[in-house]
Amino acid sequence: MSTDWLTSDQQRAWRSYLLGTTLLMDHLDRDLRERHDVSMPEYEILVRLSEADDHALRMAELAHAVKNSRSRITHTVARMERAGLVQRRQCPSDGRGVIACLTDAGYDTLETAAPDHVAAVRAGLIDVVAPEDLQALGRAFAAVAATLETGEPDPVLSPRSV
Amino acid sequence: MSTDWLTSDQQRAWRSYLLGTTLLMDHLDRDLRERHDVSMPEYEILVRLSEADDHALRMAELAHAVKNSRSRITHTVARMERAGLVQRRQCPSDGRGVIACLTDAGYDTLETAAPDHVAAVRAGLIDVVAPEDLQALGRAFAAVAATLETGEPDPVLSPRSV
DNA sequence: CGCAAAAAGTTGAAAACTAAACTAACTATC
DNA sequence: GATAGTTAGTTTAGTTTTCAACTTTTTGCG
Repeated sequence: MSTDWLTSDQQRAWRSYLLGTTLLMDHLDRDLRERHDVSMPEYEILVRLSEADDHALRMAELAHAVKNSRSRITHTVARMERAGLVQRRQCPSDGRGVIACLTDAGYDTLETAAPDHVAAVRAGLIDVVAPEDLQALGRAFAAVAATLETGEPDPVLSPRSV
Repeated sequence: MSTDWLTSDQQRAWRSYLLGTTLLMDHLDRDLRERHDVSMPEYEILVRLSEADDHALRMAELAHAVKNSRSRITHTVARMERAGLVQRRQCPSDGRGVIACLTDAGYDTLETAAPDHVAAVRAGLIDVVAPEDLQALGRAFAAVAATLETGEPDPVLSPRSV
């Protein structure tokens, strides 16, 4: 079967996305590290924990929320624990379970970093894009996520919105 | 100055993007590795080299093209050279220079992988997004890239055809 | 020319990430 | 209530990425 290549419009869009995403993520990560000594993935963990009840989540929930493997969450949380940002506790209802919980220092870090981070997201994305294009972008990636989430089998069967 | 938080629409768009991008890139990388034993970054290097005159580029040009650090390009190209995908040559006009050049095996790998990769890009992005949203997405990231692109204005907005 | 500064690449060690094997605890079934 | 099968999380080893230091060559300039 012969390949269905991208049209030049599609290719232009795809390449702009590849480039723009790389630059944007790179920039945001660097910015967080320089100013607040946290990486993007760490920042996302702080956010998820801060949004959770009691500022605490089971490791697996956390992993799922930020789309990391269990192994990776173990490593990252261990690092963050060493840095004093989170704390690990035994889960009372499940002997295997471990609960990651934001420390005060972790919460402070998030509170300090968040305004700068939001400003960077604005400066790098929100403010340079037309509002309707940003909405389109949101729709587009919601569709992407809907397609790719839920394990994997061929798409089209999972038309849920995120 | 008090923080200018995102509106809920903006936040929704931003989060969809974070999630969708993570899933998409992960998926594409995994797909390339499983089927063709190349990572996304390696694949991009193959693409850039294949588009260059004589299938060859100076290390720094390559680094710039794929937005990698010099160090990273050195390591990655070394790995790819070990795998037989590229070859390194001394640059005749500049004694410090090194030229990375696609081997036949590297070209073959690209030719074999490209249709699968394009199919994956279609299935994961192009085909699940409304055409006008894809155009918007392209515009959006072109703007992002233009904002963040450092150094010289580079012909980023007029990509060559694959 | 001669020499300081800059540029191109590489190196090596440390950090982060991945994958697979592993331990411990829970659940279902008979 | 034993035990096979899952699930949660960690560990270890191997790979990739980053960072800073380094070598070599080129460039700019007095």
